[in-house]
Order: sequence, then C-alpha cells, then structure tokens
Amino acid sequence: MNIGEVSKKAGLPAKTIRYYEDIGLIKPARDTNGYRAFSGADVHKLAFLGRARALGFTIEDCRNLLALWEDQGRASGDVRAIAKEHLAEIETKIANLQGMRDTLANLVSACAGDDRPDCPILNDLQSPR
Amino acid sequence: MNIGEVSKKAGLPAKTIRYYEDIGLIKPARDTNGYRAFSGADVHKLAFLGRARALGFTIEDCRNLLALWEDQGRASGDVRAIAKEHLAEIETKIANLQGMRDTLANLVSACAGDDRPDCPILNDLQSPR
DNA sequence: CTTGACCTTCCAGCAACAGGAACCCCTAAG
DNA sequence: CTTAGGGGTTCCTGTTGCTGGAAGGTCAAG
Repeated sequence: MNIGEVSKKAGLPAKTIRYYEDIGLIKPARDTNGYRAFSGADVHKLAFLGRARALGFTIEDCRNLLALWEDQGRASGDVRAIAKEHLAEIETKIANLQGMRDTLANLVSACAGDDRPDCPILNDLQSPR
Repeated sequence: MNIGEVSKKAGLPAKTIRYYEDIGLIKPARDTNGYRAFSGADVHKLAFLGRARALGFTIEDCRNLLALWEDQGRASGDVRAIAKEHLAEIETKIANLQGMRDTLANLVSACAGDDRPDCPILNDLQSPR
C-alpha cells in the first residue's frame, strides 16, 4: 500500500505519516522504487495513533501506549496510569480556560462595543479589579 | 530602571521582556552602557501585556489591544470584537477538551488498572465503540 | 513522448518563549 | 589592585506536532 491510500484509510495526512516514521512510531517497509510499502498492521497502528492523538495524548504518550498495546503481557495499570495523568492535565487546562472564559465573558458583556472610546475591557487590562 | 527590576514589577521573566522588545511590542530606551532603560510607561505596558496574555490573547491580539489602549480615539467596538472572537475560540477549546475528558474519564473508570493485560482503554483506541 | 498524479527528501516556519554559552559592566571587599 | 558576585548583553538552539513548499524521481495512460 502506498502512502496516499494509507492516508485515506487511517485518516491522517501523508505528511503526518512521514513524520511518524521520522520519529520512529512506525517502520513501514520500502519498495524497490523507494516508496513506502505499508502493511495492514501499519495502517492499524496509524489509526490507533490517530485516535490517541484525538484524545489529546502527547506523542510520547502515544509511543508508550503503542508499546503497551503491542505487549501482550502488559499490565492494564500501566495504561491506566498514563490515561489518568493525561486526564488530570486536561482537567487543569479546562479549569484554566474556564477562568479565562468567565473573566472575558464578563468584560465583553460590560463593554458597550460602540464608537465611543470608553472600554471596560481595556480598563481591566490596565488595572484589574 | 533595569530589566531585573522591571521583571519584578511587571511580573514577567526578563527573557519574555527581551522577546517582547524583539517583536516590537515595547521599545525601551538604552543607557550608554547598552542596558535597557525602562520608563514607567514601559512597565505599565508590560503589565498590560502580562494580563492580556494571562487571558489567553495571542501576541498579535496583544499588539492590537495595545494599540487600541494607546489610541485615545479608539472605538470600544474594536476592542470588544477582538475579545469576543477570542472568547469564542476559548469556548471551542473548552468544548473539545470536555469531549476528551468525558471519553477519558469513562475509559479510566472502566479499566481495572491491575496486573492483567485486559484493558478497555487500549480496546477503545484500537477500535472505538 | 508527454502529461499528470503519485511518490521521495530536505528545509523553513509556526507560537511564545526557555535554556545556555560567551561575554560585558559595576560595585564592594580583601 | 584584584577578585568575586550579581547584574546586564547578544546569539543560537530547542520545545510540540506538525504543515507548506521546492526540487526531483516514478509510473500508468493517451
């Protein structure tokens, strides 16, 4: 299978797939013409990676998850630990963003948004209350 | 005022302040010895930038907000437009993260997390349900 | 034989800095 | 006078996860 077809099947841009090979996440074979020759297992791995990335796992997390996935003797506790840690980071991010959102929403609703220069948003950035 | 003192007053790392000069957000004067000589206005601007960044505005947004802040004849509508746009982006991010969080929380709670290899998290990454 | 759709590698760039090297400046103490 | 320290300066590299583009090889069809 060439990269274009794999790209469609796995739902990842060809650029991304090349990148993943670059950093050692996958190791597709090569045809005599130099083209990458992907196996079904490669496609499967790429789809796995795509889903892990969609859940926000970092590349390094993905590398570890992939290794655990391929290790039949893994302990599910190892997987869970990675996911739990990641979950905590996401919750932190959400909390931060919610704080920003609340402040911003207040400011936006306090601002007339007309032609006059008076602006609560700038006032707050100048010296928050 | 030297950069160290400004760093404390504005609550920004010296590195960041140099960077902000680099990209043209501030233009501090220079002493004869080559040191940056910050004015009170510079400090004020940096604090403004720090707060805008803390609300998640991009550097380009900050550049625009700063210009509006300094423009006595601005229209508050322009400020509000920037803030509103940014608010929408934040809400999008929050929604995405919440989606990830929900999925992850489910998976984490479904996973025994012990020594056995069976793992709902990996199962889902392999083929989501 | 040429066109066009593939594929290849390599290089640059994004955001917003952080780390570190190599060096200059200034003051105070021994 | 020298030295130690704690400032400051520039410049280069690295971070994360790709994306865009240039320059060129390959392949099947018309």
